[in-house]
Amino acid sequence: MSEPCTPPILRQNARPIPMSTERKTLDQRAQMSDIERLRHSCAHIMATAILRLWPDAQFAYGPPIENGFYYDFQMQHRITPDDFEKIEAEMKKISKENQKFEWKGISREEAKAMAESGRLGGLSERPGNPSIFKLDLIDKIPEGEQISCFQNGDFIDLCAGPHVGYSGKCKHVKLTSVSASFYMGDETKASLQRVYGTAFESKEELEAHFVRLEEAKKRDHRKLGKELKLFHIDEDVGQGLILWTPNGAILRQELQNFISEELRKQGYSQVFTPHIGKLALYKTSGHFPYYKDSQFAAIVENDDLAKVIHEGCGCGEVMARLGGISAKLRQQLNDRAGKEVVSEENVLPDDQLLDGFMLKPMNCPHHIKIFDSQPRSYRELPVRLAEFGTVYRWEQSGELNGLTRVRGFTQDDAHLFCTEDQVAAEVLGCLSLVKIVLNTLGMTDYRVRVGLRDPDSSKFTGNPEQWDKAEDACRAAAATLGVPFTEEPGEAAFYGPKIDFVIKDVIGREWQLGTVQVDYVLPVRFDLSYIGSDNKSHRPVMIHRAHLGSMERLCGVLIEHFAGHFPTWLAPEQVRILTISEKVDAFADEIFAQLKAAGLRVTLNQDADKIGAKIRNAQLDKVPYMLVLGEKEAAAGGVSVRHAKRGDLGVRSIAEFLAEVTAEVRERKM
RNA sequence: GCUGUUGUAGCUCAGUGGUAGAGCACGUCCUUGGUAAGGACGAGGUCGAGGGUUCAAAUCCCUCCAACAGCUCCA
Repeated sequence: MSEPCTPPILRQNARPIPMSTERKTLDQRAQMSDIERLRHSCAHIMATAILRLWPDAQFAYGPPIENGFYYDFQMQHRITPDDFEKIEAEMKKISKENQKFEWKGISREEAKAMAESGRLGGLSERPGNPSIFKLDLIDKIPEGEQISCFQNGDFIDLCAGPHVGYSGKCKHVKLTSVSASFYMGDETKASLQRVYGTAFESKEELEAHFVRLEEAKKRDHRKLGKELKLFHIDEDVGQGLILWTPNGAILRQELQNFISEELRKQGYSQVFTPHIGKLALYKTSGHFPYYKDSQFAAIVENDDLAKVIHEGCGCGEVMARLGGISAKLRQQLNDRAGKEVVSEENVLPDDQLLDGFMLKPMNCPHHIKIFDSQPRSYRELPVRLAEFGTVYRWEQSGELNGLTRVRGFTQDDAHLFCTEDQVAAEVLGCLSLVKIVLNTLGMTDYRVRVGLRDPDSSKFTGNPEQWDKAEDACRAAAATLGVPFTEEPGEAAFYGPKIDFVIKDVIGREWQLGTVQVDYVLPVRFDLSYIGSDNKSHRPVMIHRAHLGSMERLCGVLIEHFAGHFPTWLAPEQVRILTISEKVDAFADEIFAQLKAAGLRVTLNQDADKIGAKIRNAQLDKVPYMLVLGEKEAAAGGVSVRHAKRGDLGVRSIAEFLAEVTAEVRERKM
């Protein structure tokens, strides 16, 4: 969702390169750290244990990963977590046996023979059960490279290593989960079972790892979202559709106000556009029908629907007629793009085409139409159109996750239309804005990824000079940020280079939030122009940018970042007044009115609970300020201040407290 | 979408074929207190939905829905 609206064409070319081509060299493998070596050996020990229990298992890949290891395999029995205990017990035995890990260099012929007999990746020869994955892996080893295997006990595996010396080292291991995976990560290949485990050098480290996981769970935004009543997802409304409850709405609104203020300072114009648009619009932009699978189904116009029903068309037919485009549009698009971007198969005769509406999957076509709604002069540029624009995308159900991966979300989106000479300055402006926002939110653990084109590839459109200029601009802009950045050739969108902000959250997961993308293609597809100082028509350049991805994802990441303890300016409830007894009710009412008048989000707890219970509840609700009011305070006309994280701050005058807190909110202090 | 796990009160969960449970939250009452839980009583459930097995199903079986973990994906 953080890619605001990369237009389509050539999706197949944009697919990630399959894992298999990123083969590590033997030298690279030898550089494994000690802990990776240990975990790699654990994977072999786990395979050994699984073979002892289920001798038919066929193993594929078993690498160390961050925090642990896994092994992929295929066999009759389906592993469930109930089997872990059994496997772990067997692994413990193998560790006690203190098997030596022995390296053996073998010839290609030997390797193949061992795989054919089922010996490779097995405890013994397994007639009639050749090691199919190992055979495939052997074929993938380049000619001339040393083929090697490792043996521990009876288990011989095709493996470049390295390993620990003896299995006795692998004592502190725990299996963590089981899942399905695909051979070589390829959806079309065999489905395998994958068992994950983790291992450490000492028992203490292993335990600490699980404590860390527990801590992370406590900050999970889905858990906190429920506890603090920030949002709700309802089965009857639909998966991945967020209902913002009052507390969450405050959080979101405060963020939005903050971003709006910054946008105004930077010369953006805010716009509003509807949630749907005609199919024809997305056909021009090229998003439909090429991204049909990740969009909500089109909404057919009533008249058209009546007509096709009259003709007796089935749903499939209706969808096909919606998905087609006219020969004329195809011609136009191909001409504008200067190459074949729309194939003939989607062309239908005009009288068979249906029109309809789409829930917008991105905001750019709408913004483009605003730009194009009047003639533009170079004097107006850059035109910066910003919108908190809600878009809808059909994410696969297994990919949905709380607020961070949803089907309807609001981007802090903007599109800049500028001259080619202005690109560098505008990119820089976008980045500095992101930086201001992230710094204010105290999110400093982030890195920047500059996606450049792969010069050898033909998948990128546009001329090389434009590209060089845009890439230089992006690179230079990233360098001024003072945060680590990487250049990733081949990672550009096909229509222009991009800069992504990747935030690391408390659990160490990385989230792509902001993105800035230079685009030379959509201006062509929509035939945009402006009048230059030479009184001739010129093509503007577009910059797509979303600082924070989406309000949903941002809030999700922020909830975990703050563990629910928001800074006062973001806190749904900023102050809670706690009375000690009914005797001070009138005084409390008065203080409450004063704070409210000052614009603070304040509540009053006059329940019959004891003060200890009231404090406890306020702490659990993570309210930053508690004002304890009793007869002492009423007599002195002051308030006892308690801060959720700093504890009892003593008595102050109401004026003093008000001045402090309102300043804290105004300045958006952390 | 794929594999696995889970679904019982608003929340967290117990309940292995025989009359639906606990704690918290909620309501009423008593208590009027000094920095993380005062007490009593009460209300609250078609056990995710639908089908099946059984004299009998929250419990066993099937299908669907949803959540979670991982995989794949993310314009």
